[in-house]
Amino acid sequence: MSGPFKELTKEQMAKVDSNRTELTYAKGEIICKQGSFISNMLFVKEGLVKFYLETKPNPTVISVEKSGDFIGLQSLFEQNVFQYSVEALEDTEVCLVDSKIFEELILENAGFAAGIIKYINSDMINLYDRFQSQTQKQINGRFAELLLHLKNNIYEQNPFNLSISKKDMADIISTSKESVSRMCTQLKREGIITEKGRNVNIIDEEKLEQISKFG
Amino acid sequence: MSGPFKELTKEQMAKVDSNRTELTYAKGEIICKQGSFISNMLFVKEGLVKFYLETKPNPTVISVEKSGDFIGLQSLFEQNVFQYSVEALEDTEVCLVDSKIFEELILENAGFAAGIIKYINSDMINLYDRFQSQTQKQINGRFAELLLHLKNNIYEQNPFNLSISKKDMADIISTSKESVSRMCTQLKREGIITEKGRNVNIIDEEKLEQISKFG
DNA sequence: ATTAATAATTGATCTATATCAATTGTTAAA
DNA sequence: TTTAACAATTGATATAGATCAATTATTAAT
Repeated sequence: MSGPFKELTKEQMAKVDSNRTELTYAKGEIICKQGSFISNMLFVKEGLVKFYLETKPNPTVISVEKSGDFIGLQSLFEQNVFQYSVEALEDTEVCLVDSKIFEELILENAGFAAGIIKYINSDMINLYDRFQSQTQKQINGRFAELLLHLKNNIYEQNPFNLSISKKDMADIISTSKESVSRMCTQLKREGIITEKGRNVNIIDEEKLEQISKFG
Repeated sequence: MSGPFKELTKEQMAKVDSNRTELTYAKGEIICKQGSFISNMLFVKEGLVKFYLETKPNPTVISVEKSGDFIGLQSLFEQNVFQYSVEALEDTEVCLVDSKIFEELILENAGFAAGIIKYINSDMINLYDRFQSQTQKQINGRFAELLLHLKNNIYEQNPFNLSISKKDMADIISTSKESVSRMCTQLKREGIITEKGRNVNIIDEEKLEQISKFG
């Protein structure tokens, strides 16, 4: 297991192990719903998930995360409900640990607490980044940024197979699916990417980075 | 002092007291600059400050906070630089505590650690809210929301004197100063607010809330 | 395989809001 | 008090991107 758990003693780790469950969610299933009561902290072991706020007519996507991410940390100690919904974008394995146990561990192991603080802070810093993109960049810049993010951080390979729909991509960068379609067409026309079926290949990364920064 | 500090023992509080300084910043002064090295955690004792990211041509305003807020928590343990800049919007008193001491306190007092986690989480939840506004509402909705926020959370009285400029307001809701002007004119024409000089009076709060929600 | 359902594309139009430009009002400095 | 610097208003224009509508692909179900 990752990060903060390395700080735990053998006994504490045993306590975690005897109070955890694992669940699998199929693509499209809701892992947790904003506003529902929290009884577990969740940890994404495998898969891909989307954090979002329940807004109409479209969701407000906070982040897209793959294995290694916690769900629910923002509700530690104070809030007793989920602050966001999380949906599985691919089949996803989740590990659940009882919230009370989790809070106890923080109170009895300062190193673990520090690890959790680091974790929450890195989520926060990522959100600053996203906040900046959303408020300062226009959609071609945001779309280029998304493609690079998918390649570098999500799929971690260059020609990659999209596991998410154009509508998902539109929601992530807060635009319409039509606009995403148009931008794809344009990038293909300019020879910056190719696309066959769900396979996307970034040909001119330099150019894409330019668009991401200044577009 | 507030929140997390109540968790400290007498000796720990003494440690804080002997390692803290207080500073006063005049309106317009920069309290910390994004990217500069952190050596202290800051706490706003009195005044009004603006958290923002250094973006051109306009700053990306993360939040506006008055007394009772921490500056720098996001850099605990890991990041050694400020993740944002902070500017005094009014004359502001700040209390500084050495970062190392602060981290030591977290490691030796779990209650304090939990308090800090609560604090960071509430910042995060506020940012979700703002993220949602910025990505889902259009500017008349965002402006109405800002006016209500100023009344309810910043000045905490109804006819209130604006200590910030229209340009500041524009930056907060990511629009142009011209648009802010126009929205003011419109709200005045509709009898929802009045404005003489820097004094703003919210006449029809119901209506303003409507605009904030659905505008 | 055929139908049905869903996703993606493309074009045409419309609108919110930025930008530019010209005035006017207000604060600060000489 | 007068000038200078800055902040706010208002109108005119331009444009990014949404929405609507029609068509074509693609996937899933019978």
